[in-house]
Amino acid sequence: MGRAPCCDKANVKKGPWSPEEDSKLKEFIEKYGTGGNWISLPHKAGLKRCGKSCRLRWLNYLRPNIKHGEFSDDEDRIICGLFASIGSRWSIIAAQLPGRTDNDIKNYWNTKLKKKLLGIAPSQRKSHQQQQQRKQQQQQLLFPSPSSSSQGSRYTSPLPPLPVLESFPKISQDAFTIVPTTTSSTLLQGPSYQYQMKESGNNTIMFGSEHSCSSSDGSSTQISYGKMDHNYICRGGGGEQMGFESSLCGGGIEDYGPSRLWEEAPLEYNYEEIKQLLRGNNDHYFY
DNA sequence: AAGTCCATCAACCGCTCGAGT
DNA sequence: GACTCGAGCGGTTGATGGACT
Repeated sequence: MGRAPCCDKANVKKGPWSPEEDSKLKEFIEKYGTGGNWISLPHKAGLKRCGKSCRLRWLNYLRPNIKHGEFSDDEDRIICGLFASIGSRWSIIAAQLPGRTDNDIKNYWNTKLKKKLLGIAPSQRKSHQQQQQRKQQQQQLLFPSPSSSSQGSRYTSPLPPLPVLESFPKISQDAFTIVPTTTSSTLLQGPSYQYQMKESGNNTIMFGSEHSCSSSDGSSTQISYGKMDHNYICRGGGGEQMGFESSLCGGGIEDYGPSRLWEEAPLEYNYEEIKQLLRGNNDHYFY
């Protein structure tokens, strides 16, 4: 049994939004809010649009404080760091970049940042032959085939799988509170964060790039999460309680120091790591 | 000047998840 | 527990404009 469509597609306008539609939607939401129901909103606002379309338009374009334009190096760094750690969880990444939307970041990653990391300059016009070569090159870099890697490719040894990522896709954005932290090195070495993972009940588990993790009740599992030599460590054991595989948590592991990826690493080093990830088997890591 | 190719980004589509019944 | 429905997410598509031939 297929599911019912969310709206009557025959009577719904598609394609680019007109300024009139924009102002209608904006005025309505500013006046009445979304009412927690996007499906009925277009009808109430007098728009011939699907509720999903309205939601997307509002979130990605009309919402106040949306930032458009170039991404800064700091933003690049955050995107790279988070991508390396949690993969293409664009909404989580967007939550760390005020004013940026997940769609924006996703587009930016796919069109520019990924190429930047691979050393392919964006917007360079080349001859047809060069373009073909470039296409092949990009394909090789991203998805090296066994045959090509056996021909002396540098990309023969993808990084080992990151076990914690097995569980990450099941964690929704709402499960996190991500708290920027200030350390003596923050200004010099980029932002640092703690992830607070909400559990049912009052138990809050904190994990993130700061490795002195604690829980709200002082007794629950403490997990230090960071990308350091591709190990994920926790203290005190009990990882099973929060649904992580027990193998992730050896317990009683010493503090390894700040995450190389998010705190110590200069931008170029981050890129190197991401490049490695890109060259490896992406599917294995991120999906 | 016209045609073609390509990069970019807004928008769409299909899926999953969670809440409500 | 099974089902329905809406919200949200991530991958993909398509329109557009600029660069190049």
